[in-house]
Amino acid sequence: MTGTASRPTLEAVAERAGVSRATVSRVVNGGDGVREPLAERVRRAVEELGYVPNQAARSLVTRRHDAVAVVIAEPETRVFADPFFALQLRGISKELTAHDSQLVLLLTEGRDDHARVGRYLAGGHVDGALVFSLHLDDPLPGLIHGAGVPTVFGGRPGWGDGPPDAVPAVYVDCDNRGGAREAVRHLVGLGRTRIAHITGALDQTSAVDRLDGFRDVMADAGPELVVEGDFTPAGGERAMRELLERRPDVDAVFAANDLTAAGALRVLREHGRRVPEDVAVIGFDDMLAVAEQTDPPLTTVRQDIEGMGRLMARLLLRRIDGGVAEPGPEDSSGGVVLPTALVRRASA
Amino acid sequence: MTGTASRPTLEAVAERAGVSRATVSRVVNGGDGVREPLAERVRRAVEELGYVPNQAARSLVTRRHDAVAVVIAEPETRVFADPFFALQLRGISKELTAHDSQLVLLLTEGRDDHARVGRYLAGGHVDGALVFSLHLDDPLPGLIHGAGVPTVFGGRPGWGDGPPDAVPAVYVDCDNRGGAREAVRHLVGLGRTRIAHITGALDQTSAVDRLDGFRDVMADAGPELVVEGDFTPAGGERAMRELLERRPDVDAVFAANDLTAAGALRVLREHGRRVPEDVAVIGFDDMLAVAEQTDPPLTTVRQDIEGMGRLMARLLLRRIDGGVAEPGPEDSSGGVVLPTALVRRASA
DNA sequence: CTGAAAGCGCTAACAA
DNA sequence: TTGTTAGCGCTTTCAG
Repeated sequence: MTGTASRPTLEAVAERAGVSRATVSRVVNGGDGVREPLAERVRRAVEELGYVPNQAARSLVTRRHDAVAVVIAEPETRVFADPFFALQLRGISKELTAHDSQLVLLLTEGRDDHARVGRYLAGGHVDGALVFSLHLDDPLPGLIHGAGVPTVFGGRPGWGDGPPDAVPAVYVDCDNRGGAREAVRHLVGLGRTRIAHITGALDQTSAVDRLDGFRDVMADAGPELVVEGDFTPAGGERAMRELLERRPDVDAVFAANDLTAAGALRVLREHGRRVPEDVAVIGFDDMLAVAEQTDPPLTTVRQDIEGMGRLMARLLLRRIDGGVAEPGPEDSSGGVVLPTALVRRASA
Repeated sequence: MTGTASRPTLEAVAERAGVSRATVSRVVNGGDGVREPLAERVRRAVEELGYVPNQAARSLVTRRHDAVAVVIAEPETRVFADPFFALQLRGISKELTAHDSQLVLLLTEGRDDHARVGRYLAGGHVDGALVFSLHLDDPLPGLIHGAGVPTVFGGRPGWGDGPPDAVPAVYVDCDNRGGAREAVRHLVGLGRTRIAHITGALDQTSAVDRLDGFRDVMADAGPELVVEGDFTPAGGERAMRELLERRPDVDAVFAANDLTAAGALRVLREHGRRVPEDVAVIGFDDMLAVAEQTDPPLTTVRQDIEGMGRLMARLLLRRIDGGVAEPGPEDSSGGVVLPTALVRRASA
């Protein structure tokens, strides 16, 4: 079977099986009301001809696509240094596969791409969208809403607690604030008193929430103990350097994620500070590829990233299957927040 | 514009502009033979109605999908610990976007998934496929070939130098063997004499080629200097431990990739060996997130991963546009092999 | 240069 | 239970 030879159609199968197209269609789609001997004949014809339904024709009439868009709106190169997205993707992929749905990946690299994504979503190519890594000023939510496509967000969207109008946004997030609190409390329990925080990119809610968690516990921490980072190792290095300058007596650092912590660790070593003896360090994410590889291995806040991906996909599929109007039991509240857990290793 | 309200059709636009559907179609698709005043009227109608063509209907008649499948066949969790795929994906995404093509991601986790992928590809959902990380015993090439879809492979496929029959497979790879040679020669130039190699997963051609490169230079190396790894940090650790046991006098290690090298580095430190004084270490890939973060930073062989992704996409699009039968200038040879470059950091 | 009309392959009423 | 018959929205000859 070489080349571009046109695939067999329903019609061909029907002819071969000696039945009508409708009957073949029924068998192909679950074969409910077809008597066994006939159904069997159809199945054999399908087999012999190597028939595969033409999705375009099917979509045209059903208005279903069995495809979901995954939009990753990360203008920085961060997406690709950070295993975070890969893990979510895996969770999503598993869930979609189980549901016979395809994953259309939309990577955006900047402003211009947003329009393209909006157009794609509006074009009715997919049944729904999973959207990640929104930034506060992102025009995407508006575009998506305008496209009228069922959507689930990864991470709490940044427009306060609801989208522009009354429809509650569905999202999945981890308990950033609670996790941060637990991390900082652990540091306090270690007897540390000059605890600093290197934030993530503050145009993302996850970074803001983690900072809030830090402040919940360290309400009286001086402003010089909070340095802005950007979720990258380089940002972590920069911030750590500044921190050591501002407060040479710092004895603990809570970093907004593991990558940031890894950068901080390097600067601390460079400055001859021992970890955890002189400075205790805690990260966030429990990205194994990072947290287990640092020296010393990183104490960090674990979140179930792959699980979040799965859950997002599940919520979306439920919305799609049930129709946009009917929220399921899990998403009635708008957002689902998953718990975190402190993982102790050597760094704190 | 809320809800699932049905999108405007060509017909609606035609009516609004006071022309026929055919004319609207012409304008929407480049507007070749339409006189300006009319074309303008159509464009305005499109704008006002927010018309977006229905891809399913279009595909049904054109048999084009403007979509490409990216198949990543990595049963292990490796895909997700390794930024490698993310980088390729970015390159691919950029190129496809520029060509107005969509990226459908097919992740496979095992045998069962292969059938699903084969079915999908055969189903005529996409115009072509980009396939990665094939293993030697992989049934995928056969399925893909049977599906009759234009395909470009990432990495030299493992079936010798050609696919089952005469059609030469198109692939993009880096010069694994040459890069390995350069790395090992560098070690030799450093005066090292007991140079070991930790291989990658030997069911992949990249690992085999790198091993061959090692042997090209170290033809007389004892078999105990070659230990099998699997491209993961854990594999690197295991291999390094075994190596130290077999040959405590080892003074250099060429690891099959950066992740492996990172694992080896950790074991060396654990054993009190100084790098590079006691043991020089070189990796492969120049994955910045890894190579720059190790202690000491890793000397490694760079390959332009994102560039490979772009090139793969470009070759595929050319095949699609030109028809399967007409190989372009770049792919006439079957495979394209990109050069590598040694990047010196502190570890060797 | 523009319009009319014929499908692309499939599903879903509706009849039989 | 099975077959007949309309389209889904679009492109593309073919006339005009």
